[in-house]
Amino acid sequence: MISLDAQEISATANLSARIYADLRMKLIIGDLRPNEAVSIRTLASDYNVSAMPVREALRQLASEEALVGAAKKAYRVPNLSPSQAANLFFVRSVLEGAAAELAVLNIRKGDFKILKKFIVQMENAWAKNDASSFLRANYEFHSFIYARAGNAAMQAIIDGLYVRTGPWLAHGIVNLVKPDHWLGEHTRIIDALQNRDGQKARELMEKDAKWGSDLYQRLSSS
Amino acid sequence: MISLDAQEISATANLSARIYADLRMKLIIGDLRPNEAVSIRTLASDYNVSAMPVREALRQLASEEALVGAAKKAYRVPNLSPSQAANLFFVRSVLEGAAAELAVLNIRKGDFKILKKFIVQMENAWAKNDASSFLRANYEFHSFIYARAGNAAMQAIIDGLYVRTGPWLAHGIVNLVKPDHWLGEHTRIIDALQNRDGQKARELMEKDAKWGSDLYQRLSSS
DNA sequence: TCAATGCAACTGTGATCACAGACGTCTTCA
DNA sequence: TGAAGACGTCTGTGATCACAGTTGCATTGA
Repeated sequence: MISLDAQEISATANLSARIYADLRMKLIIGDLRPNEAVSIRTLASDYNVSAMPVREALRQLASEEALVGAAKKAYRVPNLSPSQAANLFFVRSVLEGAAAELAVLNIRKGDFKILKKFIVQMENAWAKNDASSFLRANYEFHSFIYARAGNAAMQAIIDGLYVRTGPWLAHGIVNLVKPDHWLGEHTRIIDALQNRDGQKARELMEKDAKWGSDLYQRLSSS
Repeated sequence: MISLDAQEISATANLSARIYADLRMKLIIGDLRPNEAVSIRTLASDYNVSAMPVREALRQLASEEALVGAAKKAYRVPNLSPSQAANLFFVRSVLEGAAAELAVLNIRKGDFKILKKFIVQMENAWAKNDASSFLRANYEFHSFIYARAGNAAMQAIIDGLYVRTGPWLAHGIVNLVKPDHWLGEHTRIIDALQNRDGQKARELMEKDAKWGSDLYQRLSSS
């Protein structure tokens, strides 16, 4: 049985919303893998609720293409084609680039310590081959920055992209030898933010968002 | 009773999906107005189905913030605050700008006649004060272009933005004297696409996406 | 031994019911 | 005449059941 009263899940009165949020995070950090089946009744049993809230959560995820569902067949985590993955990373680079440029205007002095903490977490997770923790720290690093853009709509949209690329990234990381440049542009992004250099922050963020695409290149050529 | 077997709605086996698509278009063209209540049982009766498919459609729309729902209260069309509207139009300008730049690479010779047809439709609708038709033609013009970017993920995300700005635009248009520049940058965008000038297409599209923001300026200052 | 067939256990989907909280109106009392 | 309280109606939400189509395994036949 999966408990839903974790602190991180907002205490909405709604069962559906909590299951939805929980599954979303599982997708972001790669706890659900491409092509994995998720069934309404199984999840309902895991969460110890009826099928009702689960089916609504799954339908929502399917509508934002975080899951795929065919008629009378189990929902599945999508198996992204090369072009689909490239498309997602392209949108991410466009939006995260714009967000980083805006974030320069709102970033606060104490934020940099937090951002550096996420980098340390990524480093530790990478050393332990812990893909989930690595992806979570990576997400939190990026998420923290584009939250500082002060545009809630943009923030939600980028979140949706992480949900969709998460399983695919996790698959790539575990099936791959360590890339030498796992840090991406993260440290340089912090520098640009500290220097309030919006143009530079944008460029670096656009480049970093393509890190996932690089991963794919190595995957498909190996 | 509202019929769902219109040609435009894809013949998915799913009732929920068809109701979802129908409501989405109603939002895009402003058939549902800000703050309007939409109730599960009322819609179920209108569509002549049970509450089940409707509640799933409404929940989906709420999850993408095309509707808002409080506990035990009817779902409502959101009444956007000035900053929320500005945020949406900003994201639209970023994404549609990038899409227009890509569209230059894929646009076909016969496309321009279609695009000009949409402009004529906008002109006619404007002359008849038909806000729904105006918004539909405007949506189809833009939609046609960003579909040509060849990025399905980006296309779906921009679609979602039109769903959210639709009711607000309709409200602005009907409560406003005609702006003199209703055409926006549409004709110039066609020129840029024809000249395969990606940079220009991007600039014009970014500017045009802010047309809605202009509308708001006039609204709030009147 | 292998392939074809059938059955059993799964899948999502729609309908229906029970429930609790919100809202508005109408009545009643001061 | 006014305000306060109660009741009926409407809201979304969760649970449960029936149904039909899919899948995969086991059995049976050649």
